[in-house]
Amino acid sequence: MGSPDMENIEIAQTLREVANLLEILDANPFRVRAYRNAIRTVQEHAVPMRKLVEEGADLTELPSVGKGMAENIAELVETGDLSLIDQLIEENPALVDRDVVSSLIEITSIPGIGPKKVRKLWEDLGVESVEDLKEAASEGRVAELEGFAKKTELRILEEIDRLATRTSRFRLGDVDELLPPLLDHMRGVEGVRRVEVAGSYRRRRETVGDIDLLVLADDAMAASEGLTSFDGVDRVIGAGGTKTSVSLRSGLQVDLRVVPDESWGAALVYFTGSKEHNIKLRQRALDRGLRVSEYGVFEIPPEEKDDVVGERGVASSGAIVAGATEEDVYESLDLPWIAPEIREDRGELAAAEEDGLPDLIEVGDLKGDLHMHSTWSDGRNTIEEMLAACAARGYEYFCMSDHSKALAMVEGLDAVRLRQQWAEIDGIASRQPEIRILKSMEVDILKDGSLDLEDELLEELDWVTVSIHSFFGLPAAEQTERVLTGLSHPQVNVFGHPTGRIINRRGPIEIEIDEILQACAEYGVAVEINSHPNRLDLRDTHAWRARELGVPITISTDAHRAEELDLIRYGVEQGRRAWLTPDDVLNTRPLDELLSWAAS
DNA sequence: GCCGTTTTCGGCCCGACTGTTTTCAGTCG
Repeated sequence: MGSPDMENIEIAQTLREVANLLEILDANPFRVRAYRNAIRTVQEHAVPMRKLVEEGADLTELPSVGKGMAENIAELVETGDLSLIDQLIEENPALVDRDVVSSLIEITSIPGIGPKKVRKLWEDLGVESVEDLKEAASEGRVAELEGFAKKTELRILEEIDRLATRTSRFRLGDVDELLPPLLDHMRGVEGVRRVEVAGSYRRRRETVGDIDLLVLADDAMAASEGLTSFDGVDRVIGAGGTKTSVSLRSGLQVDLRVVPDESWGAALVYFTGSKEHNIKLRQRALDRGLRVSEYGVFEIPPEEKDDVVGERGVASSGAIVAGATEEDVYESLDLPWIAPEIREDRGELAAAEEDGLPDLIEVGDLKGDLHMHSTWSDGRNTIEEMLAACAARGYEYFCMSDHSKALAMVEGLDAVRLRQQWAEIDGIASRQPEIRILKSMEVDILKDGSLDLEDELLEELDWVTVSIHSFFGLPAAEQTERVLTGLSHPQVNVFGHPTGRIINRRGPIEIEIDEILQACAEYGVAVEINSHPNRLDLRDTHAWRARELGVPITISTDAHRAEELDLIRYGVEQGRRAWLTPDDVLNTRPLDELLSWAAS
C-alpha cells in the first residue's frame, strides 16, 4: 500500500479489510453490510475510482456509496491508505498494529471460524495469528474455552493443515468437464427424478466456487447416500436431513439439496442466486406481504409480524402461493422469469418490472466466427477443415485469422506467406462457395503501438483483429498508450482478447479499460469477447461498459482446432451476463452488413 | 454506514447445520 495509484480492486481489498476488522470488533452488523455492499460496487465498476475522483465526480451517486464511503474512497485514491484503520487500532489498543490486524483477519479464512470466534480466541488466549491458533489448539488450550470443545479444536487443526493446499475457484470450463460423470451418477440413483445444477454455475460466472446440486427425489436419504457413494468423492463434509456436502478428488465441493416437488422452483431460484438478487426478491416480497424462502412464496399471516420460529422455520406459517416452478415464483412477485445469467442485482428487477428485460443474445443468433487459426500458424486444423466445421455450425462466414510474424514461435505469417495463404483461400472459396472465408489476420500490436503488418496488406484484408502477445508487463500509462496507438490505425476492426488475462493463471495487462473503450467508440473499433473459457476476455463488467458506451462487440472463439468452435457458448454466456442483445454484437449481422460496417 | 411512493430516523433477507448446548450462538451460503 501507499502507492497512490490504487486500482478499484485494491480499494475494494482495503475496504474489505475494514469490514472484516469491524466484524471482529463486534461493530454494528449493518455497518459491516454497508461496507460489503460498497465493496461490490467498487470492484465491479468499470471506471477507476481514481479517475472519478480526478474528475471531481460525486461518488455518492454510485449505489451503496454514501457520504462516509465516498470519503473513504477519496482518501484511498489520494493517499493510497485509509486512516480509519489506524483510528480503529487507536480505539482498540489490543490490536497493536496493522500486522496484528491482518493476521487476525487471516484467521477468519479458516472454515468454521468467523469473527466471533476469532474475538474469543484473541481476547481469552491472546491468539493473534493462524500460527498462534495452531499452537494453542495443539496444546489443548482451545478446547478449554467457553463455546469451544474438543471437536472444534480438532477441526481447527485439520482446517489449518488444509489451508495450505486449498484450491481457488474453478474455471467454468473445467467444471463443465468435471461434472458430467457426477450428474450421470446422480440421475441413476434410485428415486431421483430430476437433477439440476444451480449456483454461480447456472449463472455462468467465469469461475465457480462450489457446486449446488438440486435433486427431486422420493427418498432424501437415498439421494444423499447416492452422492456420498459416488466414486469421485474424496471426503464427506457434512450430511443433514436436506443438505449433504462432499469434496471431490478434484477439490471441487458439491452441496446436494433434496427438494420436494412443490418447492422445486423456489429452491432453484434460491440456490441459483445471486445472493444479492435473492435479497432484492425477498424485499420485494415483504412489500407485498409475502415471504420468500427456498420452500416457496408464502403469505405472512397478519397476526405474525416477527418472532415466528416453527419446527421448520417460517415455512409453515402462512399459505403457500408459489414454489413449484421458477415462473410461478417470479409471477407471484409480479415479475416475468429472469434469465439466470443476469440475476446479479444489476438492475434486472427494475427492468423486469418495467417489461424492459433485454432480449439476450443466443448462440443461434451468430452468423459467423471472426477469430480462428489454422495450420498456417499455431492451429491444428487446415483451412478446409475449419471451413467444414464452420459450415456444420451453419455459419454464413468466418474469419481465417492466423498470427502475424512477431509471434515467431508459432510461425506467424509475414507478407509473403500471407499472400500464399490468400491464394489457398481463393482456391478453396472457388470450390466451396456456400460459406464465405474472410481474409483476416490477428495482427500483433508491437511494443511501440505499431502494427505487425504492412499497410498495403492491412488494406487488402477483409477483417483486421489486433491484439497483444508481448510485453505484458508495461506500466499502465505506457501500455494504454501502446494500445491506443494500435487501435487508432484506420484498418483496425476489432481489438482481440483486450486484457490478455488467463483466468487463475495470468492477470490482465495494465490498461485504462475505460479510456480504451471510449477510444474504440471514437475510432469505430469493436471489442472482442474471446470465448475461450480460460480467457473470457472481455469480462462481463467490461462488456457491460462497452455496451453502455455504444462500442460494438464481437463474440468469437479464437479456435486453434475445429472442436474449439463449440466454445462459442461461453462467449455468448458472458455476453448475456453483460445484458447483450443481438443488436450489440456485430457477428449476428449478415455478411453484407458486417462488411459495410467494416468499410465505414 | 446506506437509504427513502411508508424519506432525515429506523429500518436493513432467510434458513440449515454444527457444536455447544438444555434453548442457542455462530457460521455459512
